[in-house]
Amino acid sequence: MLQKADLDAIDWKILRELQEDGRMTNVELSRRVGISAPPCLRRVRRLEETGIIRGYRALLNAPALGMDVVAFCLIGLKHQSETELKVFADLTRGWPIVRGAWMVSGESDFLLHCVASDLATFQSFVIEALTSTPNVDTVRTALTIRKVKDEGLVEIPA
Amino acid sequence: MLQKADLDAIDWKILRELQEDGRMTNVELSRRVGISAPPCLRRVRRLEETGIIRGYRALLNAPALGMDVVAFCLIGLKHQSETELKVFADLTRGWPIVRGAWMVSGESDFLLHCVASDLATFQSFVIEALTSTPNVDTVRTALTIRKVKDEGLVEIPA
DNA sequence: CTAGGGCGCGAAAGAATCTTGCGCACGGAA
DNA sequence: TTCCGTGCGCAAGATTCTTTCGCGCCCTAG
Repeated sequence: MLQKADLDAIDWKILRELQEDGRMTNVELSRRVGISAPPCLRRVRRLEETGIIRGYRALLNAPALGMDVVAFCLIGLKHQSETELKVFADLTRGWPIVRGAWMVSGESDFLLHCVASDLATFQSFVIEALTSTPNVDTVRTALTIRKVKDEGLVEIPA
Repeated sequence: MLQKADLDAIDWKILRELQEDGRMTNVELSRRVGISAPPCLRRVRRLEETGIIRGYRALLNAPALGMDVVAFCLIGLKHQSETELKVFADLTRGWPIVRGAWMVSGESDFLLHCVASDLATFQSFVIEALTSTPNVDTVRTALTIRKVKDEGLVEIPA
């Protein structure tokens, strides 16, 4: 697998540009990173094939689409055996309100990033889905008031 | 501003496809949503101009880029005046380790999504940046063990 | 009922981009 | 020095993008 060490300065520039604007044309990208289009496209393909670029996504405006509630849920389970963890992980994948989920260490076992159209829908989810799951012990929710920062996952050194 | 109600079934299909693959060519997109390319491109442009599509982003593989630590921090402040909240929000924007940040209600005031190259770097950040900030009262961290689910922000009805 | 306007689609053509093949330069190893 | 691998840039054909234009549909006012 391609590793960090195999990337040169141009690769990092490519990653930075595509993380900021994933739809940039290859011509524009090549101009910005200082090489011609063909080798630039070859580098992008290599980054995609080796999995360093996992994919591309349009970022949607949740409120404009009628999704007024964004919240995080911290879930504590009663039993944390590998089997039980996997069961809950699979459950999260089946809940459309859950847009992102991580297994975490600390006071909780899972952290869920949730989006819902309104508070009633979110509360129903918490009560009917989360709380009702047998192995769920604690549910702490944090409703987001405003998004403060939202950048790509990886900091690209200048 | 364009609202949810102004979107028809084809617009929703476009949003779903671009949320899954933001680099899809317009020809392929138009084929998938069942219209020809020109009106499809007009719809995409309209969704971009009205802010329903906020942008596009390449999704990077953090571990492959040497970012082995992904964590969330729940921050409680001593004082929550609008001024103090804004001060802390601005601070988060200046910390490269913080990739996403939300102001939240509940037991904490902010939730930070952090990515660092190693545990030592992350711990230094917590101690030297977070804990050292005068108005910071409590810092609870949750190190992620594995990512369970990572989809687009908005569920697109089928 | 009918005429007119607005809206969105599809076809076509020119412009831009993508993609491939090829030759060349540079750098390390025998 | 010579050979070889790597990566660049150039150029050409294929694909895609983008604009323009005309058509049909629906809604509404007369």
